[in-house]
Amino acid sequence: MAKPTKSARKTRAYHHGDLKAALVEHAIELLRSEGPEGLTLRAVARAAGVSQAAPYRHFADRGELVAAVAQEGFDRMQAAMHARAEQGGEGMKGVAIAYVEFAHRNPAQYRVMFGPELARSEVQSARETGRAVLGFVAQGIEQLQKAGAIGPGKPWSIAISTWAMLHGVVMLSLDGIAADVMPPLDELIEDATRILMFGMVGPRRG
Amino acid sequence: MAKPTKSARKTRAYHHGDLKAALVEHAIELLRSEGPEGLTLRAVARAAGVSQAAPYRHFADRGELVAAVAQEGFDRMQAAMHARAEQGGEGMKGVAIAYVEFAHRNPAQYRVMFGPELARSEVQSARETGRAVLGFVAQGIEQLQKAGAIGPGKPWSIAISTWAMLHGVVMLSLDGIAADVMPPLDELIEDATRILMFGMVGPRRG
DNA sequence: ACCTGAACACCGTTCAAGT
DNA sequence: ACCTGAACACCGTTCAAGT
Repeated sequence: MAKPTKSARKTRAYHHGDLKAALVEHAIELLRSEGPEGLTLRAVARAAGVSQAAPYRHFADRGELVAAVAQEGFDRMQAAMHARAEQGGEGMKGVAIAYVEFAHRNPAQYRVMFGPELARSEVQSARETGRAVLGFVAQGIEQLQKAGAIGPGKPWSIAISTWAMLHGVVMLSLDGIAADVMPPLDELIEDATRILMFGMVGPRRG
Repeated sequence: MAKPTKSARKTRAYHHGDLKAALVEHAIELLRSEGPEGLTLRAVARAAGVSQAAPYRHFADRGELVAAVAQEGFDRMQAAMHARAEQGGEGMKGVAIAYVEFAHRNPAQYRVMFGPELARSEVQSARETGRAVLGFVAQGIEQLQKAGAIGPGKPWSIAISTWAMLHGVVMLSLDGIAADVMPPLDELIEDATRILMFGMVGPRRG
């Protein structure tokens, strides 16, 4: 199902509807079913039942579509992390789990969100949203510092190190690198967050 | 200079020479001058002064060329890390610096080495070399454990966490994500390795 | 205002044919 | 044994033309 038939071309549904939003939706679907290399402007147009030139009425180029797809991902990811944080009790580990879980449920979209394509993108909004996620982590670190749970240090520097490890863990497991010696994901998250927590505390009573 | 002129096509230099090696060299050059998106089979063939079909005598497909480029990168990276490690005195931090420095001197090739393309590659040798680098880190961790410098734990799990953070730091800085709040690279490496070291030690005299 | 059809310059890949 | 030329099915992008 959800396979775009040729009859979709006849459906006048998108005609005066929101083609832009429809294109983003189809792009995410394609990403899910075909992977990153399936995200071509022409394929998205075909899925939406419009001509190959139609998307150019709504996006200046392929990069803008990619940015819109990333944007949608950042929004959902941020919501998932907030939800888990407000659920409470777990602290940083909960947010870390939310982060890694999002990546594993949306592997192709995650790659788009944190891939080189978007990083070099001219689209400002997407880059800003990406930084907002990092800001969220920095905020959490500041709160943990205030609560005395972790030691001092520049919150942004610690946030980047934290993000770096989460991103690295996600990439390794998504790519299946060293799969034969890779511990189960939850065990890996456990170890990684433990290292981060103790590392942040630092040599307190050394 | 090093700009492939049309006269290169007339040069019989590669004719019975090692076209395969020449293609890999030109691929790395292209990567350096044009970035990852410049690494096309046709462009490499043009740079080498042969027809677009010629590379297929030496590589089954684009993926095999990419794997060969990655292989060359892994070899050089491993050599750099070894050299730094045998230089002695710095411990893990020295190896970490060698890792990050290689990435910054060969940004496009680094992306190829640790990108999704190679991860999904069928080429066994490249994946094995990638794992060898990880094995090198695991080895270093075991030695540190034996020396009592860091606490206990599964070396592979710690190695993956360590690699994850280095990879993440590299990616963030190469992509220029959060560039406006990003601390200088050496400062970031300092913070990251400190977190890793103290994190590995764990709650010793807690 | 929004979309189509045809075109251009690129890809990766294949295959008959040349030396 | 190694390479070329031409072809096929794909891209992203542009532009005149249709409604």
